[in-house]
Amino acid sequence: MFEPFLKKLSRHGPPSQAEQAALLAAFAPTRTLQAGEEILRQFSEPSESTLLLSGFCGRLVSLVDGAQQLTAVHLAGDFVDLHAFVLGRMDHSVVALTSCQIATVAHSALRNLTETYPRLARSLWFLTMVDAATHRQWLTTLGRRDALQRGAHLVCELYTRLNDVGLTDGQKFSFPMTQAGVGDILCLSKVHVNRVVKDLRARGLVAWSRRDIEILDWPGLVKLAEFEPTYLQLEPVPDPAR
Amino acid sequence: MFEPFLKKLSRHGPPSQAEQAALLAAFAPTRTLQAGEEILRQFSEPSESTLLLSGFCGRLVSLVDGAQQLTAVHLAGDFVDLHAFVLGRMDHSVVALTSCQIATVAHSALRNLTETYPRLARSLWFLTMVDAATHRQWLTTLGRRDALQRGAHLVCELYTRLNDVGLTDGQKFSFPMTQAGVGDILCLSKVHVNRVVKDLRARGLVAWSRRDIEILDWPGLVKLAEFEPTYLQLEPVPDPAR
DNA sequence: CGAGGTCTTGAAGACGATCAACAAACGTGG
DNA sequence: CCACGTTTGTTGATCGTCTTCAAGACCTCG
Repeated sequence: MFEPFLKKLSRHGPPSQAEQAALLAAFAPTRTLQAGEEILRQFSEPSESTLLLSGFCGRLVSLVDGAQQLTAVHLAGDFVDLHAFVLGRMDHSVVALTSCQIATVAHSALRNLTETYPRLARSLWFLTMVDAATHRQWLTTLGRRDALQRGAHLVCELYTRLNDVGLTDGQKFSFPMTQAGVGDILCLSKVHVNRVVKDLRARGLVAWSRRDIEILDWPGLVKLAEFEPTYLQLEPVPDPAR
Repeated sequence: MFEPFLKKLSRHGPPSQAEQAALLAAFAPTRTLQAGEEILRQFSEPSESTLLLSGFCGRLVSLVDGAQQLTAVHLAGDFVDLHAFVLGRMDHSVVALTSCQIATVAHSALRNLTETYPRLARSLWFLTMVDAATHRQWLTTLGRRDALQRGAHLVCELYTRLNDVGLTDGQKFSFPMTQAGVGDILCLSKVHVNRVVKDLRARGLVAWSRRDIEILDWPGLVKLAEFEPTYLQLEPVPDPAR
């Protein structure tokens, strides 16, 4: 259940047995959340952090006038609000985009762990920095890619990240979000998301049904999206086309 | 010279005398850079990190086709590439936007420091998380604000951050960038930047000459930009464990 | 005082939003 | 298993914002 998380954590140098055991022991029993449930509210000051075990959730910044922007999407194995451990007040909310399974750790426990095991602290820091790098990539996506490229980039990123933690099924993966939800991610109207999906299908790049995405032409997608996965800090991902 | 940095660092709980002395001792002598010089190249694997002492620099993500996007602007006291300390390969370049004064620390020294002083590690981690929160704010700005609001938000953010480290002169501050440069930040063409600046002036919100910005109507700017500075984490964070 | 960079303004065009209507899929209860 | 209501997906038409192209004015610094 914690495998995806441990895999990500190991990327920055595998934790020792003691470190791993101490960390896992600190987690509270898992909970299950419905799609749409709020995990953390903007401006709150949480005393625990949340690890996502299954499903998708997102970070939502709300503006004064009620407009909202998703700033990140998280999947199984992601520490959804580790930054809350070092930051004081939350600058955004965290919401479940699909039904989710989560486990939490008290900040007091994290504090003890990180002061006892400096290398563990560094590994956790690393995870938050990958999030930051992903933010930067999204910034360039919003700034420099048109709607079609954004759609292709999302598919590339999701496939790569899911594949990394073993959550793909060949060239397929499950992505149970509505087109309106995708619009929140890509910052497009739901009407335009529909046209983008239609176009990606028409180009023979993906098969994107209600809840599943299948990669049909990985090189084509990568080229269209100008996908360059350095920012994800993964080991080289095997080419799904072979 | 290090005051702005120390002020930011202290926000997460002031470092002890020993911590502060050890940290400052690790910096190499300062260097001066010209506007346009590259501090770090995308995809490199640096062995030191850079602290900005004066001037402005930015983080630049380059796409395969040569398009570029500024993903962050840094000012005096900002640790420009602290994330390179925990991340492997750089996912972006760092360039001087104006002439800059910098100081560097070897990663090996940082590693020793953070393993000796876990609380110092936490303070540095905090700084990188403020950067991440700022990325999120920019994401919502690109996604949900129109050109005029983006301009107003940039002015609000710059004023607030510069004021925090004592680099404002009353309602004025120095911002020696061309309108084309501002366009790179706001993700607007230089033509449209010009129209935004003109509009902000016409509304009596700012006086924005070649190299200086003066705030004329702060409440008006804040309202237009929907500026909500929680993400900058300028309130001191209570640290119960100290 | 000349030259190159920067700022300013106009006009045309592209991209995506919004509005509106309808079709298809889902799920819930009878 | 079907009926019906709700959510989600699909398509067309119009509109607004920002881009691009083009040209001229203004600095600033050699």
